[in-house]
Amino acid sequence: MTPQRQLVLDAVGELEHATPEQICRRVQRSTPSVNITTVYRTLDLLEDLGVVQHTHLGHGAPRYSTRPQEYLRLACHRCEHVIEVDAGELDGLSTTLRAHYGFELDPTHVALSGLCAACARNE
Amino acid sequence: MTPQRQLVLDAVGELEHATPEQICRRVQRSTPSVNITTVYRTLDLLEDLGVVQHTHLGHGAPRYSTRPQEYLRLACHRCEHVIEVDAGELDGLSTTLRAHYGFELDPTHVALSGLCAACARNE
DNA sequence: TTAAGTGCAAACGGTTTGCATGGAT
DNA sequence: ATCCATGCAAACCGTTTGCACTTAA
Repeated sequence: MTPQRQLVLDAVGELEHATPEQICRRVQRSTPSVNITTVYRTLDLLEDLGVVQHTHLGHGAPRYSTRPQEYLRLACHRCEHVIEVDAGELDGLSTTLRAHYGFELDPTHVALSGLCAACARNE
Repeated sequence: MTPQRQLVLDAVGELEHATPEQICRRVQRSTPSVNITTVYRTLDLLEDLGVVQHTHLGHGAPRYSTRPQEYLRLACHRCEHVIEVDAGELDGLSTTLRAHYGFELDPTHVALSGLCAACARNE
């Protein structure tokens, strides 16, 4: 664990759901010399170690967070709003997909896309 | 409908699940002068018209296809393999998310992520 | 004669690479 | 003496923008 790696890990935990760019800016507040390349490399490393994870919200950069929380993300593709819900909502689907296709669903890696309540009303 | 637009639409239908780059190369086989900028602009237009749609498979460029088929995509994040299954698999989840969060799920816009049967076995 | 569609080049956001330096073991 | 982590610059992929040119209403 180098100082840079600790700083990146701390930033991921403090920000939650931040992009690599945001994480880098946070780290640079205390240590401006840290390069974004190191942030990318460290995020990959921490993810291999299983202490952080990333989620894709459709477009744009992935979001990194510390592992323990297992949320399902619902991303509105109109207003970009993200709702986090209990990953247990997917239990039924998980079981079905495993039974029918042998597919092991990872609820955290990709957000589900759709319209949030507010945007759905204005359709 | 300009000639370029017809060519792009044809290419989307012939290729199915192709990236903008692949669509562009296909169009250029018959009409090399067509620029990739035009492909992007045309894909946006055709999507607004509802005749094509795109799906995000986690990483990389989005995939475009002609609209009628309403498939749910299951993307393996280990081997990149994509399984297409009946979007009806999501009916239960759709209902739950609408009831609990007012969220209108769009099953086609983002692929679900996980491990395919083969990769799950080798975990 | 105006508006819309196109091609081209340049910029863009996000990410990865090559390479030389620097510290730890 | 070696190895790995870092910083920096440059390349990269996918996409968007500005602008001048053409074409069709």
